[in-house]
Amino acid sequence: KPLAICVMGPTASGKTALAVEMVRRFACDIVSVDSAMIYRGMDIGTAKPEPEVLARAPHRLIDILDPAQSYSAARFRDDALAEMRNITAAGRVPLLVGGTMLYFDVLQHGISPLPGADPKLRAELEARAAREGWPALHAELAGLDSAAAARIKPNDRQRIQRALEVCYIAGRPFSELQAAAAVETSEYRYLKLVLAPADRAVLHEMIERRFRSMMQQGFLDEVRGLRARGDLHADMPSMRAVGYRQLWEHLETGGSLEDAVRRGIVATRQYAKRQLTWLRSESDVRWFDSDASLRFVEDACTYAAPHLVESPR
RNA sequence: GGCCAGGUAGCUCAGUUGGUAGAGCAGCGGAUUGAAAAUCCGCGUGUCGAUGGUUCGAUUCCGUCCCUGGCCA
Repeated sequence: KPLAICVMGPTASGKTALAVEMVRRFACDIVSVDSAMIYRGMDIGTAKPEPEVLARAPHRLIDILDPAQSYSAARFRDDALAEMRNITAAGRVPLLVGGTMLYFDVLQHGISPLPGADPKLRAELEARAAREGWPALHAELAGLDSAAAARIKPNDRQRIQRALEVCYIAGRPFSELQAAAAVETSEYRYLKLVLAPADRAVLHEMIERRFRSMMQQGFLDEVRGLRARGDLHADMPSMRAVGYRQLWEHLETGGSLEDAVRRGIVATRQYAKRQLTWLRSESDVRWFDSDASLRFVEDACTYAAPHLVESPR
């Protein structure tokens, strides 16, 4: 099996810095594993690398979608594997870098073949939920798929909606279809590195510093521009992203900017915490204590070096 | 200096007709299969500003003091 390297970590932990250095030193190519950087025009708030950096260290799977569109874990798996095969065929190693842990998960462990999203059906379910409440739809799910209903909480609208959607389209229980193809061996073997500050307070500090720096770089103007298009809405996946959501709301309601920034920072911390929950359950990983000093970059390169070929020059 | 209103969880506050207290937010832990930067679940001991007094018992009532804000000098 060919090798792929994963650089995982919570937001603001220094993944890009390491990836750029690895690309400089080794024969590897970056595939972004990030559900927000896929969007064109969402640059500052997603901490997308600068154009000069991208020129030196190209990232695949960024800027592939318009913010009006939505993506999925299943599409990511297909897209990422296609890119990885190309990289491998060129005699190089795919370097998967990002913080979207569900994407890493489906890449490594596969995903069941299920019907895709159906916007019309989702809208109908949404409308019913507004009238009857999600617990009522959860009760309906219990009649169609008791196993799924037992696992999904009565207030978890997103999962209730998805489970009902699959049941209706497939005419079979969601949980049954999910279980069907649960096991799938990956065609790659993965060397996994996790970057994260050992001290949570350090992470929080890095998050706040970066968010404030985004504001200085014109994050608000970026959101203002997105909003001015007129075809984007606050409930689209792109505009629900951390930071974008809070700044959009500030522009919408005219509330205090400092308050919106504060809530954006809070949302980022909470997001990082959820990423860490995923990471703790990840097996066969090597953790690197990261902080602003970037000392971990050398350690991580040394760790990965035996598996890679040095780049010429 | 005088008067008034406050001082209760990291923050904003509720409450105890006297039996040592609870919400929201934050934080922490967890779940996670076509929206995942999403969505959801769980976790609340803190000298109730300090100190005396009354009381079987005070965070609660009374006195004094300290701090904060407002008004008046």
